[in-house]
Amino acid sequence: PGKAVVATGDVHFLDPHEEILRTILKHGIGWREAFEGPCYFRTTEEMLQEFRFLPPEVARQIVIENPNRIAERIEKVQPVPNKLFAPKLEGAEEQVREMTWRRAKEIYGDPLPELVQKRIEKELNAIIGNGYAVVYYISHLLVKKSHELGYLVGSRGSVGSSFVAWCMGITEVNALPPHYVCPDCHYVEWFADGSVGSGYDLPDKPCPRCGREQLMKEGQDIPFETFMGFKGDKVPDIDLNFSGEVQAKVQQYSIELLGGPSQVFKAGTVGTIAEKTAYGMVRTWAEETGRRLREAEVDRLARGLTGVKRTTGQHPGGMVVVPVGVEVEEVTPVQYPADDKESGWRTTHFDYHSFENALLKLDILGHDDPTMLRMLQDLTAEHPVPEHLRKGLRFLPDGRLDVTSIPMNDEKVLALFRPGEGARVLGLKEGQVEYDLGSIAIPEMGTGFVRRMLCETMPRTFSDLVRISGLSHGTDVWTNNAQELIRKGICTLQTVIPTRDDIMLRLMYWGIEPAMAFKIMESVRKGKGLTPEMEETMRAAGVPDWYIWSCKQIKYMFPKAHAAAYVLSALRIAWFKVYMPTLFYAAYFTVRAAGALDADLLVKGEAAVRAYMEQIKQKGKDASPKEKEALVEYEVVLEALLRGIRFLPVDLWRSDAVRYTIEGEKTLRCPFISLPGLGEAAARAIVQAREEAPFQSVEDLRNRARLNKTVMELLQAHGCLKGLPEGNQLSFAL
DNA sequence: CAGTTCAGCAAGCAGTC
DNA sequence: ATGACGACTGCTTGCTGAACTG
Ligand SMILES: Nc1nc2c(ncn2[C@H]2C[C@H](O)[C@@H](COP(=O)(O)OP(=O)(O)OP(=O)(O)O)O2)c(=O)[nH]1
Ligand SMILES: [Mg+2]
Ligand SMILES: [Zn+2]
Repeated sequence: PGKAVVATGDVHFLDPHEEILRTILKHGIGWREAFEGPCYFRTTEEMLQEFRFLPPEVARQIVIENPNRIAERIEKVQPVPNKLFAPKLEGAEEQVREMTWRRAKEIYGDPLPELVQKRIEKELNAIIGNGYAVVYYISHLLVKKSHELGYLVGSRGSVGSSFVAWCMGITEVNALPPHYVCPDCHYVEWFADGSVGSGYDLPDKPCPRCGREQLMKEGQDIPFETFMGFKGDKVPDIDLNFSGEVQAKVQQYSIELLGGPSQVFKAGTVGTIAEKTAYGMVRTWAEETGRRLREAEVDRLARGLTGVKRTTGQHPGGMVVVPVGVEVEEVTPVQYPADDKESGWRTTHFDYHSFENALLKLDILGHDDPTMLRMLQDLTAEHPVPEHLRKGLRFLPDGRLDVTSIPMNDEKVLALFRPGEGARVLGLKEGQVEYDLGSIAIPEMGTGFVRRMLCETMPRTFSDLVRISGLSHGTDVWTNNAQELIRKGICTLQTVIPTRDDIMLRLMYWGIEPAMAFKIMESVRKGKGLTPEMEETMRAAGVPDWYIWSCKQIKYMFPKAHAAAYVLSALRIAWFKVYMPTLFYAAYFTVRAAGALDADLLVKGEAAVRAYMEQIKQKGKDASPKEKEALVEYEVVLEALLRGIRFLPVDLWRSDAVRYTIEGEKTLRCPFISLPGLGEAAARAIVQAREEAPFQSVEDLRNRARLNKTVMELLQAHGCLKGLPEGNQLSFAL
């Protein structure tokens, strides 16, 4: 028998009145003249009407009967299964157990203190029982890989709540209660009564048992359940921060380790028309078709366009693992990002959150801190840490500072985050920098918002900074929430909700069932507020009104592990800002400020920089995003200048392609890339050509580095070509 | 030699942690 | 100055100048 004919409506929108949206869309992507019938979703009656030129029984057949026959033959399908496909790898469970117990005993002794023993047992049960052994083990290998490449890995995310993760080197955050521990004789001293917020805040002291000069201090006091819940009712990922210089390599390595390109994929993303594009499209359409629309009509049409799929892309770091023996298509189709076969990556067709309960993800993210710390560490080879600062620090065999030995309780470093003292620590006079604070250019601590918070809260310790880190991230965590509670005298910095763990723990303390406390924490941290049942439970338990209100305000909230990890990394960087400023600014301008600076302005010095900043400030909110970014970076430049740092112009013979290099005391040489318009490719080409042979002439430079007219003019204007003959004398000789 | 394609650069935007 | 979550990756677009093509 022949194939069934089925009538379809070529549906692109639901109702006829939405046709205008499709018209605007087609206009927006330049699909101007193509003819289309009105493609709304027709009712059965309308479909029959469309086919009235056929005999009625034929029309009924193709509109009603055939479609139903096909539909009946399709069994019930669930596109994405809701069971977890946990990855498998021979020996992974044993590796996790072995590495954890070995490392724990190495530090805490054998037999282990009961607290440690119990914690590991609980965690291993959950980790292995829920199928996480493989991703723990692989994460360990990824960290190892990065270390081999010479880059530290930044800790990130909720996995820092896992002490097993600490034992395996997946996180530097130690989730145990604050404690001293002697790695030599295994003396341990716990502070489990809440008297100390963080092990890093304990005063330094020698081992009372064996006399070791300095005890280890650890413990951020974090419950494991923030990571995995109580009954495996949460499928978390493992997050790691890698330097951008190795991120792609590590992602590739994860594919290799977990079964190859048939089992590991980058998570895909779906790019849609969002607000700005929608408004742009509506306005352009109105303009080009000579319509004048009321604002309300523009709003209405723009809202109608948002959410329409435009392209596909790559997740910033998520590598999704399909167990060997399972086909990825059981969970999601696979594709290329933006359908680009040359991309080098294959991505999941569905986005991560649509299958997060089915497949595990390793989030191999990029972060500037590891890049900064690598550069700073490297710079200590040529610019060694001065003698008077070396006490308590460790050094690598080649003499570079081991940045992981930087202390977390250095008074001067902590003073950066308090107004007045911050500026003094930097050697600045009162009023020279805003709020007399030292936190600009310290990651996540230097924005205007955080600086004002610092002024109000005056942190003294690592644990204060962890609270501030939590409070300064997420909408309505500080403003319209904790800040008000503190101002009204209802709370202090020590009693507001700083991180999501605090919610679960305090609700349990108030007598709420762990499972419910966990559910409330998850709901609140995702900005979903409280269901009536949750609120009811809280009131019944006697949770104060302000606490319930505070929970409802929160739109997003860090886990404590993440806050601790970020403060740890920030303080390492801050140590350089205090003690080795030239190195610090060299690394900062290289890594963080790359695109925003202009060597022409840098070399002109303070007055010119101030004038430029003033110019941008005048523009207020009319300043472009680029200018706003520049304002941020030039504030750091200004601080550097005030601390006596000088900038030397780009020099054809001395400049690096992309790095600010140190040329003598407090002096930075601008890199080629600091000339706007001269990009990374050109910068690297110049340096490569220079290394092959000295430039004979302007022409020689242009030919060998394959520079275009624009770049040559830039170099000329900046004075880089001074003293270089125009033509190539050798070529004249020929 | 005009027209087309391509690489490099920057900006705008979106998505995600 | 306001009020403010911060920081990251990647896709598209527009522009420029140079290389390629017929
Ligand atoms: N500032 C800021 N940081 C975020 C945001 N979303 C995520 N992060 C940071 C903090 C998170 O702990 C970290 C990892 O993100 P994840 O999506 O993996 O969440 P997290 O690990 O906290 O919980 P999980 O157990 O994986 O569900 O990235 C955000 O909206 N703002
Ligand atoms: Mg996570
Ligand atoms: Zn000891």
